[in-house]
Amino acid sequence: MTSLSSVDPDRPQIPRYPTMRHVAALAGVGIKTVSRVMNNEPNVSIETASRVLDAAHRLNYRPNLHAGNLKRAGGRTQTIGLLVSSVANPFAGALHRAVEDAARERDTAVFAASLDDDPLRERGIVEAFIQRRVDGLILTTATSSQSYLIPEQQRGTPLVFVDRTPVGIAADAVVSDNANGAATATRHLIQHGHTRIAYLGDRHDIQTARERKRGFINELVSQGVPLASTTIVEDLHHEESARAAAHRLLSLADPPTAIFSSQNLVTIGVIRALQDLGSDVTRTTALVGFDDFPLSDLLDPAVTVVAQNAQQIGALAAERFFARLDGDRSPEQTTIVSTVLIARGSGEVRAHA
Amino acid sequence: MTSLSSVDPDRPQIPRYPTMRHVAALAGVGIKTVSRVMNNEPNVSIETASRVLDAAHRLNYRPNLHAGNLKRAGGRTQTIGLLVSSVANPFAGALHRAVEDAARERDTAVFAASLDDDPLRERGIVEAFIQRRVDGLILTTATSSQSYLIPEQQRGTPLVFVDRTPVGIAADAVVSDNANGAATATRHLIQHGHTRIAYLGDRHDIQTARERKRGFINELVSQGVPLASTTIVEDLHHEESARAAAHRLLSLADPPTAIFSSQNLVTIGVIRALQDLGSDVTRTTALVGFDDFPLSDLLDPAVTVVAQNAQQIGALAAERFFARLDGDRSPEQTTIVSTVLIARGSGEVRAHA
DNA sequence: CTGAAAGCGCTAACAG
DNA sequence: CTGTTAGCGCTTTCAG
Repeated sequence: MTSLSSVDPDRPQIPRYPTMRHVAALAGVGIKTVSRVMNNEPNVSIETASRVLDAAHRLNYRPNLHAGNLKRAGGRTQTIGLLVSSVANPFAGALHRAVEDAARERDTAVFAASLDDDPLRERGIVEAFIQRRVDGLILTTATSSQSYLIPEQQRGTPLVFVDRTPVGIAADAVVSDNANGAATATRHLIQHGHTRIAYLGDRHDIQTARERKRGFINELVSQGVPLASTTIVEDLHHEESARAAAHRLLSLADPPTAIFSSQNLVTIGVIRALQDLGSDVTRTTALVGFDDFPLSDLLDPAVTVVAQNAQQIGALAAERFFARLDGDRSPEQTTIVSTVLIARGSGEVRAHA
Repeated sequence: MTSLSSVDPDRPQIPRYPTMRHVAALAGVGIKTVSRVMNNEPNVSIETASRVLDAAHRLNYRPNLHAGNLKRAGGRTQTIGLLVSSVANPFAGALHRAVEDAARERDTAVFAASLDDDPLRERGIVEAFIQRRVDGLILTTATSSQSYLIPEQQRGTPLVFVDRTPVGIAADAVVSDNANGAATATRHLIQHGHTRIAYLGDRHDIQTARERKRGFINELVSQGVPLASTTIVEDLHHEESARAAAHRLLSLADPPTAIFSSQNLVTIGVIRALQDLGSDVTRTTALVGFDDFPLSDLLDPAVTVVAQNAQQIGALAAERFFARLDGDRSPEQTTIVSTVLIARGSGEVRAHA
């Protein structure tokens, strides 16, 4: 019947996990021998090894990585911290996946966390990761300066910035070719006869948004399009605000004939506004968005975009990361991943009279 | 005998991070006092505390959470392991985000990893997480039985299954109402006059796919629709295979008038096939998909779906998880999150003669 | 209020 | 081939 467990379940006298000591006792060997077996070190007889393995299996022993790393020379936790805008957004998902795949080859686990463009949150997450002694960080940022990471960098912690280049610290970065991509989109619209082009952009305090706006304006200037004929709307951080802004623009007496939207959600907001206004407007207003999104090719018209390669950004960041971890001491480098314009229809609408 | 002197530049003799010992020395106090200050324990004079804080700051001291947990009674790593199909997929992203938000309130970091429906990968990830002594696991599965987790569960490790219910182990689970959702979708099509309905489903070894198929068939039977008039295609795991299957189906002499697609990618594959075939077919073939996806409302026709609530699944799973961690010993429970049919157009196409 | 000693689970450096 | 002794960075226990 009962009899067995008179132990108070609330206060486990026995530790949650067996230790090497337990395995050693059961196998009738010393603890160091167990250690050798668990780490596939040489100098253990095949027979002893099997006794140890057997004992470990019977106890369901699980080595404690943290304990081992405490003493292990230059011990790595085999853990990396990843900070992205939000793990729920597709760009971050693709990037995360690429990082994970590279990490897996090195038996490295990845902590992922969302910034929500909140500087305080960034600091908190970084702190939490450091206290867990991650081997390094791959990060998007929300702070205006990342100089607070300098001490960490000096300790030899690899730091690779993604999506946005770092400010106040020299470190590796992998980013999209934002200004050029925006310029390409703008040129594309100009080539299709547009001069009254509107720019709808994200929050001005976001580096990539600034870069894209810069690319847009520069291209206008270098193509000789008068800036007076363009409208610039910024600080559109959500679908709804973008939609409203597009509505406003397109209801003007002399509306723009083309729109360049500098971000995913903004593009979608614009598409909604266009659909709201009906095919008259949709078919006469050109649209090129920055950043591709799922199903952009299935819409009507299909959406022309300047696509970023999140997967590649993640893969290159991971590559840089592990190179640093392996001792690469070369100067910090910024890797620029080029964007590519994908013409699908919405961007090829010609300017009307 | 070891001691200092011979400094090898490549191999840092000095440790990467300062320890409490260093802080204690600089502040001129004992190590335990530093410990007290860092953990906000009482019985430290305000003055001593500030000396310690100052020293810690000057050394840029970062407590080592792992070292602390080693001895701390019932030490938590404040880390949770999350296993999803792929961190790149939107369903997983939303779920992940909900888990992260709940975890953040408990100062808990989350490891995320992708299964790719690979049982071996699942085992490997679980092993890696356990060796890092996560406080528990929130997981989707790829294995046919999760009985291998029983020892872990007996140790008191919280286990919460999401998306799929566990097999071979009794544990908490939070899942969508798959069979019911599928039945709802099916009924919706029948109510719009369809009897020749095709089911396009995911791999048969995936539990949720089986459930959805079951719901589909049961509803057909209970509505008195002859099964002979339906077609069932399974093992469609990718967009392309779904598209091809839909092409095949719709080219039959007597094609189905409605399609129920049991998964995201399958739905999209079907939409592509429909678009390939032109508006004649698109406007006469009804489609209801299981699982919502971004922009489903912007397509033409907008796609009617049975939507899952990934955010809620994640939130409830996290709630269950932390309840267990806090000592909840109530019987394992399976929480069923209901799906909701969102009629947008594609599912309301009436059956033609 | 403060600190010395012991030890968490493991690996490093040496013995045997 | 195997085991012993330290001690990683911290918390616990217990003595001042």
